Amino acid sequence: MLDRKYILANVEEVKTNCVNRGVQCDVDKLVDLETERKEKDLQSQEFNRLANEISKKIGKADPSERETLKEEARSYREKKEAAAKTCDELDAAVHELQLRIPNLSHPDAPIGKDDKDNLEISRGAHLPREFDFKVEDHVEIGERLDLIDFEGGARTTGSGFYFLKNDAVLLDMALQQYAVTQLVKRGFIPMTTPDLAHEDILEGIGFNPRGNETQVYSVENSNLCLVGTAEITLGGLYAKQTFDSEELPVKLCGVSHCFRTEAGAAGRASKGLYRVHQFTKIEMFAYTLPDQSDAVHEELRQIECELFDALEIPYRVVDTSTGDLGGPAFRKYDLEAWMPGRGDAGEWGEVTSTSNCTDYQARRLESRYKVKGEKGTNFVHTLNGTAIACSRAIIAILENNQQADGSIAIPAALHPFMGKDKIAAK
RNA sequence: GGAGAGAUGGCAGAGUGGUCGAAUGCGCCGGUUUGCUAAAUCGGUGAAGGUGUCACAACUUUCCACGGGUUCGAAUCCCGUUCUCUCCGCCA
Repeated sequence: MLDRKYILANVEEVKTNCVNRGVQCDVDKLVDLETERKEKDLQSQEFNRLANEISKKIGKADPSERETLKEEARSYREKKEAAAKTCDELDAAVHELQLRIPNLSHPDAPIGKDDKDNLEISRGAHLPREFDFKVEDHVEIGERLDLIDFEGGARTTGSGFYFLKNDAVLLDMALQQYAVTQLVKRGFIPMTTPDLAHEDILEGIGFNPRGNETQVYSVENSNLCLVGTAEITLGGLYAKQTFDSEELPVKLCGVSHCFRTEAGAAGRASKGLYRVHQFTKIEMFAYTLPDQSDAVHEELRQIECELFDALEIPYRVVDTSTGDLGGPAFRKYDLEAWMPGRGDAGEWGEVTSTSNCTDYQARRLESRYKVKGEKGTNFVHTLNGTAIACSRAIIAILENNQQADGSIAIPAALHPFMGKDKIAAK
């Protein structure tokens, strides 16, 4: 959410940004309604002040005058109520419009319509392999080596769910251990997090928990939703809290399950583990001062690169175009891993994503910081980044590391956690 | 799940329906004093919004868990919710 004052003071910039983001917002209407709201707010305050003034007199007043004064105060209160009611209605309307306005965009973010306009900025340390045998995709590998049971998932829970089996379980857990270990080394506080969260937290982070297009599962007869990422809970953790500026940046590493309905995704490339309704993810999250967020964003990107380099997975990094940023991100980098089994001859597939959301989420969630000795508080900046999304990392490892003999080589970084250096052929 | 107690400023802890944004203590910031430190002493010290100012200042509204209600007026009275603590039960 953008600051209303900022919107009013920078109407043209905000409008242009909406166009670049490909989002339809009625900025003019917001400006009109907000202007009107401020007037009503002023009126309401003035009536309230007058009423308070009289009320204060009543206690000391001569009993004979009390009834008159009471009547006077009552009439002011009524006027105040009327103005306040209008003000509240306008406020709700403004808020609705305000929520739809996306964050501003980093000046260096490529301007474009969708993911085709994303700008490749670098490649990982490892190049895609040349295979001298026929490559299998991860679904075929998973079946041949008895690693993944999609049919069982569909039977018990539905299409898009799966059981991991045998060495895939060890691999899944090794990836988690590896990621957490690496992040702890880099000063992140490890946390396991709730897999459900209140709707208002989802909204604060920028998810829409309701509606046909929602990506979110919600629990009946409650205001709880299954989280789509630990970003939600880690971001909600400090809602309505105030940091001391000295303790920032705070860097957290969250382990959670992620649940996504993938509504509207039917028909998109979604074979096997690529687009599933549940997976496990190690997420990085940071709260920073405004002037730290750019640097921390680069740091998160760097960590993602290091993790995937250590996993020996070929990838490229893209700077996400304005049209593909989503609402809360000011700038976003994606790592796309090479997946030899995708498409006809392999394709890049998104495995991580890191966003600098500046104060967009913090404003909704009311996460602030205070500088010692300075008056008042400001909103923090929030950033998030995927360390490892297990399902997609597993795809990349199975497909890139398949061997001519049918086995799967396990990257050296995972040996200590996996307890073996390969998944043997059957 | 049952019974009871509670929720007040950074913390601890008062609070009679009007003089309470809230005593007092601690902490914190600044001054004085003092070889240094400590102690003593004086002053200041919450947040969000609005009007206003070049910027201050000044003024003002709201906030004593949250949401309602009573009242001219609520931290204080009434109702609901949430959370915390203690005891009992159950349980991984």
